[in-house]
Amino acid sequence: MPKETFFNLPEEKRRRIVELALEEFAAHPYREASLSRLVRRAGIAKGSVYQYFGDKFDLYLYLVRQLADAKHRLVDEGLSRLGPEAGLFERLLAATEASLRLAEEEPQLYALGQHLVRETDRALLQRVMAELGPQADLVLLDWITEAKERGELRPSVKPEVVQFIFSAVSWQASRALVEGALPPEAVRDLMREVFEILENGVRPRKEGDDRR
Amino acid sequence: MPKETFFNLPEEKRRRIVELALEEFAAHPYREASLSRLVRRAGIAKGSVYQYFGDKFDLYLYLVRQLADAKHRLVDEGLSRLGPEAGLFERLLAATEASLRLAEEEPQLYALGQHLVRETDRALLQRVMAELGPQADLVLLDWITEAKERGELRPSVKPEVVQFIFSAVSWQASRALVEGALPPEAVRDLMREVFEILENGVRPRKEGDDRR
Amino acid sequence: MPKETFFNLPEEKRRRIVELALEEFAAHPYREASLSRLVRRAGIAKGSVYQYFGDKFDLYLYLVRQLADAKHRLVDEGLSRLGPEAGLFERLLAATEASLRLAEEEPQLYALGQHLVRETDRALLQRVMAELGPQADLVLLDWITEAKERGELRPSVKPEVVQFIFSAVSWQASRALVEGALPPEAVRDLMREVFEILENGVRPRKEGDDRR
Amino acid sequence: MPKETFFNLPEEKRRRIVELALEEFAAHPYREASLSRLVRRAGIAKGSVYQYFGDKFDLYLYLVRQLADAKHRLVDEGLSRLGPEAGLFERLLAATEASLRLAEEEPQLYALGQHLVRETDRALLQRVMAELGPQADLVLLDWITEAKERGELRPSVKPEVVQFIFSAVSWQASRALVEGALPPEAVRDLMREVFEILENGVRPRKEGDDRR
DNA sequence: AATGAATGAGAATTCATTCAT
DNA sequence: TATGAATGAATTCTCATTCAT
Repeated sequence: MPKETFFNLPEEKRRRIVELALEEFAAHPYREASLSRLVRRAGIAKGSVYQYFGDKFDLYLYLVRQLADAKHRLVDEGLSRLGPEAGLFERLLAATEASLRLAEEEPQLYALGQHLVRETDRALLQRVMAELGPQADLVLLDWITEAKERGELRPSVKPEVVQFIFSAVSWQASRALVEGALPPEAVRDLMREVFEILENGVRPRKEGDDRR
Repeated sequence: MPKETFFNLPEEKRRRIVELALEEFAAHPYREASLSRLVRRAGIAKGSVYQYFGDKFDLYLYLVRQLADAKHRLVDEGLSRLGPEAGLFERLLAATEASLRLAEEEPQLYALGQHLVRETDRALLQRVMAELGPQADLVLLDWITEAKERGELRPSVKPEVVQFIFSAVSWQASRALVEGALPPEAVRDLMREVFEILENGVRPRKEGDDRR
Repeated sequence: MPKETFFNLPEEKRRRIVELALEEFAAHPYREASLSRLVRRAGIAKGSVYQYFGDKFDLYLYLVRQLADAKHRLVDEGLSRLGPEAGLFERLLAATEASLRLAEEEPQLYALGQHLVRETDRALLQRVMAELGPQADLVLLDWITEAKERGELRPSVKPEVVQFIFSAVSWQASRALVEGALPPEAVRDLMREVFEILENGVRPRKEGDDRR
Repeated sequence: MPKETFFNLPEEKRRRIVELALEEFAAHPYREASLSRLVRRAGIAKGSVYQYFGDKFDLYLYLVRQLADAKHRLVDEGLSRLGPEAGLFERLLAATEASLRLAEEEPQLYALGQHLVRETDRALLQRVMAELGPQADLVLLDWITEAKERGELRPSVKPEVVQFIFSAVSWQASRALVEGALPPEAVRDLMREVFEILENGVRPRKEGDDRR
């Protein structure tokens, strides 16, 4: 958590520091992100970083929190437009849309998230998770379970499997997006087609259910 | 490529070096893998590494090649059991199985692969690709296209979309595997269920095709 | 260019660092000059050098600039004592005198210059030249050409040849000086005699010009 | 001095080693010349160098001796064509010609000589000189003194000064040659013009001698 | 509250030389 | 006599963090 000094900073200065820190952690994975480079570009003293934040990790965590907040806000926004009786795939599309908007509106935060998600330093990840609390994946599982109860899914389909597929394709889509392999519009179309296949794949059969 | 010196090494010693190097690159991404640490653990002189390999990258590449070979071997093995007329999902299952066996049989190589696949250093990736030749993703697309021609897929389903989904779930499965989130057996089951959903999702409809 | 940090250093400390760095680069050619040795002798941390200068070359360049400045200052001083109508050899003597005074007043800088002038690393030389701007050799050629136009030289004497001789003897004199083969006073006398021979050698003949 | 083993080597192999060693020391100053690189290119074992020569310096010295021999041979050849009554500048031209031929016929040896002459490592130079015996500069001084006695030079001209000028221009010419700044033919022409100026500069005056 | 100089461990890499086989 | 693996000190450079001012 940032120290008090950080919040006492003039708005302007604080914003510039956050912005440049974000650039740094968006451009490099944690280990390679360099505070030296950051302070050089920000034109602030080395020591100042330690006046504002406990250490490198503390600063990083602050940015990760910004990401979590932004994501949360966009998802909430997207879902609030849906009625409470919206179908599962409507919801998934809305969630996907929220991600895409995050990528478009906050590309730096989004890029930081991509690095985080690729992070291999177990200790680091644990520390991040410990601070960030449980992820919102449970919501997703709830949706699926409810959809199954409403009869949108075949009885034989396990919610965890659907969740797994959704996570996987979302992840991969994010990746394509942040690497510039696909523009947002193409990702939108792609995901629509993916969901159509999934929808077909999980929908109850006409007569009876599964054979196997 | 390793230098001759390396291959002239006593079997025993060579194996230990490879093993420890593998541990190093399995435990850390390229940038963070440390030759200093490696030699310390291996109890050899700093200079020796450079007797065996041109540089850090050369050593890395050697290990990546081992990975590529192992993977190739397992995939071939798996596919050779299938008749040439095997269906798409039989093939995908076989490919998945090959990955799982790799993870089981060569966990270190597998972990190294996970780091490679998460690598963000473009220059490094390019150098690896330049040395390794084209990846086998095209085969996958061929399988799907042929399956479509054989009528296993609805006409409205785009092969690229199917490939995207398959890649995504494979990737995610690998990840779960290497992070120890799921044991191989669980991944096997999971993927089987995933494929069942997908198969259902892409299979031609009874009467006519899509509504939309 | 040195970093700000360097100029913020206490005068005393800065002077000691420059002095020791100069000793290092005066005693060894660029490649063999060792920052490690420097910091050891200066009793400062390895990292400090990089707080002050961008890298080894940056430090080197700083010293080379000192040399260029000192030389420039002495040459200007020497020439300013001459009237604008001074003869060629008066000018050459003044330039020589400037070099001698440099060697006497700043022997370390002078020695560094000797290393620079012996440098065989083309890339290094190019970088130095790129940073230092064009050398003043052209001035010399101008002097000679003008002297020829004023009739101080025979028409058949090519300015480039005179320049060549002057450069050669200057170079050799520098060398003798820095190697301690001759004391400055002996070099002064030597050059005076050299110039007398040259003056005789290029002066117009009484009747007509050359025989050949 | 090379060890016996070296001379026991098959002619062919010995020649290749010398050739490649020469390339190495012609391309780099002593410190930067690398035995590692040499043996790599020569395809011989690291240890072999130490079977043939005491150490790096011993090998170097062997090559320097080759240079001294070649030079000596060419100078002798050139001078033997001159009658014993040849004038000073005929002799100097012949000596120059010998250098030029060395540069043309043994460019590698010549390049090695250029590095030697630029060498700044005092200890190294001393060791070389200690092994090589006194240089042949004395001969040059003898020529000049004799020429003066024959009346080719003004009484007021000191032989050492003439020697100094000759050494200087020769040195500079060598440099231009080895750096490729001038082709041999241009150097030949240049030196001829230089000598004409010098000859004029030292020749006795018509009436009496010097004024000053 | 801000500064920025100091630190020293750590990184990759090269090298001449030794010595057991 | 030849080999070539082993050595370890040396090199330049980067980094997060500390602390006196």
